Amino acid sequence: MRRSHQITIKDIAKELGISYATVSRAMRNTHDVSEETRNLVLKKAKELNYRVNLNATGLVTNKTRNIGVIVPTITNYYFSTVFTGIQNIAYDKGYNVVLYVTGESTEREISTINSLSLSSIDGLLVCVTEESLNCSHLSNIIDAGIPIVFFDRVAEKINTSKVVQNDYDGAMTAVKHLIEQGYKRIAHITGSRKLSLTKERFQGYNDTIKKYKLEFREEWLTYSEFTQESGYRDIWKLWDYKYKPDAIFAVNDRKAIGAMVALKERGVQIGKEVGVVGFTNDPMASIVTPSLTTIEEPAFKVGEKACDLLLKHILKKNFIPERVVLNGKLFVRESTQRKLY
Amino acid sequence: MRRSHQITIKDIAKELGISYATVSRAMRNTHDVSEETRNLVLKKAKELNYRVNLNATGLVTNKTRNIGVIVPTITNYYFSTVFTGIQNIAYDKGYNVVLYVTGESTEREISTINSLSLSSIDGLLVCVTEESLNCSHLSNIIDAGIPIVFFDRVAEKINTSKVVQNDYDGAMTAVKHLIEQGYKRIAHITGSRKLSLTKERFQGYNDTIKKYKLEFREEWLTYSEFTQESGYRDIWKLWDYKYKPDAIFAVNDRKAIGAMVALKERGVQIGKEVGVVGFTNDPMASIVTPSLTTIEEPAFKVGEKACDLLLKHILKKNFIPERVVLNGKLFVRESTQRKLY
DNA sequence: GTGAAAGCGCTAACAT
DNA sequence: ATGTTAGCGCTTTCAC
Repeated sequence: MRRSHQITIKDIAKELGISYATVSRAMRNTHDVSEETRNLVLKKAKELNYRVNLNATGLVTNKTRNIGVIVPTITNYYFSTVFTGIQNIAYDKGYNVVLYVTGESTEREISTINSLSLSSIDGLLVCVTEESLNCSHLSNIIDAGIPIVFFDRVAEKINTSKVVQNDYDGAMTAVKHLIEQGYKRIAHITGSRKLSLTKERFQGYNDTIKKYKLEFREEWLTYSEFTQESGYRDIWKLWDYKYKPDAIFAVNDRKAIGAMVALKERGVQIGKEVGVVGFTNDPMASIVTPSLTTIEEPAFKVGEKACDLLLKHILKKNFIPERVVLNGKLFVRESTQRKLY
Repeated sequence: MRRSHQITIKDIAKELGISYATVSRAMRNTHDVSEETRNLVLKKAKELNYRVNLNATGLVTNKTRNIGVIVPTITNYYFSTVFTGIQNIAYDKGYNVVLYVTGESTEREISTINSLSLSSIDGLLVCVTEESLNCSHLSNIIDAGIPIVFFDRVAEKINTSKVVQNDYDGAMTAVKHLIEQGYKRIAHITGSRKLSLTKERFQGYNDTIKKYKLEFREEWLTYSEFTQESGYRDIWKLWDYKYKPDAIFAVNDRKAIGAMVALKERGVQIGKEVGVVGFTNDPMASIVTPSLTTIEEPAFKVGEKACDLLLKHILKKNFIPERVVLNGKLFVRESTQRKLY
């Protein structure tokens, strides 16, 4: 039941009449091998279409060239772009990327991580579903010697590198923009309150509201999922209240778009009556009508930077954890224009 | 430079005072081991937090539990959804999924595949960038005993399982719908002419046009990339001609949306003056204004089915290749309504 | 039902 | 600069 014979370094050694240790050395470009033999080996390897057996190398070196990535979902602009950034760096450095999608389920995140074969990855990139108090499934991994780097939704309690957006500043910029446009009763629809990302964005929102001495009502703050549907539902809920807001700051573009759909259904004129601003700069933001004002997140860069850091942790046992904070940028569009042209 | 000691079956064996071969057998639920020892082993394994070393098993069995997935891009609804379907099945069956994104570059596709360590995957799921005449990089893999299953954009020359949409029927349905709505001069903007997918959709388009004896002009058929930007550019090109179409059938929603953006810029009323129909049913289709009529592709199912088939190829050496064709469905929206409400 | 031992393909320490 | 050899953690004969 074996595969059609796999070419090994022994085959190369035999054909060349040298020891297979020398072949191994030549393949890995170790310096204590003569230029001549090296070329001979490389040529023969190509000729025989030799491919290294990573299980064998992995077994002896305890290094695979795999990294794992765990995300709540991949079917949106942000995560798929982050992944592309990760894969890009990994490809350059000769690493393979194993992707796990947990479907926003903490349970599945835990079971995925617990059943992870640690022998098959050198490190892990994770965006947690929810920051749980008990993150032993994550710290176990680190204890076992597999470095983790968090991005976007991070587990603050764990001391390792993290890559995040500048959530606080982004939120401030967004809300300040709304205020400058003349909106005064600003609601915030956001995601799970357990994440530092949502806390930071709320803080930026709240501080700005306070700074400008605007009204704040408890019911104008709604926590739900990160999806378009919940953005939609949030608005219907909000519009049941007596005191309606005149602007919405959404935690991301998906929710903002859901909100816009609901607003349209209720006959509210977006921009003119109610301003909407999102977060991400999903391509959808420029597609919707009216187009959506938003804070851009450098998704690709997040992925690249996170992968970069992980590789450093992998290569240098005691690499000192870094926290990288990437700045966003305001994109002003129609959804925050009082007068539509 | 070793990892903090990894728990092996030898540790379990020692603690239990039995041979490690027995532990191995117990772990894998082989029948020639007593119920009693088995439970003992399992309990101890859990206690010690044992995790199997896949490199070791892989080395001896020549099976990893990894499958590779190669896609041109992941940052859009279709591919990310297909992937989610793949990952779903893989997760259920205990397989890990290694994802490679080639960025629509044939060169990178080839180099990715050529540098693939065959020892680290049991099979491969691929959506080709372009169907090249020389697909030796792909057939090499199969020759080496690694099964491949194609999805969406397939290499027809290679005899293995394939999962595709019903492109011909979908195109016919789309064009027929346009005709029924009263559009008469239907253009087709599509992707690379090298793919069977585009050929089929063109064929469906062409046959329907002929069947209804509608005008066909060579310049109404444009080939470019699968992106929104090229859809946009296609329209500007088309509108330079004297004889303008009154409807657009786009090969996918991204191009259709690009087309809509261009049409709007040119002051053309979508629906009323020019009908637009896409292909995919990307969530964007229901977000744009006017909303986009489209043929839904069962992306999630494509992923599930493809993974399913691959697993069958992996498990059964001589599994007879299947060609699975999944039907789409027409979603009528505003972009093909003559009278906007 | 269980143990002993060979060996998967490779790296690394030790020889030469 | 190259050869010899032990061993990584596991599965799988072959004994008993």
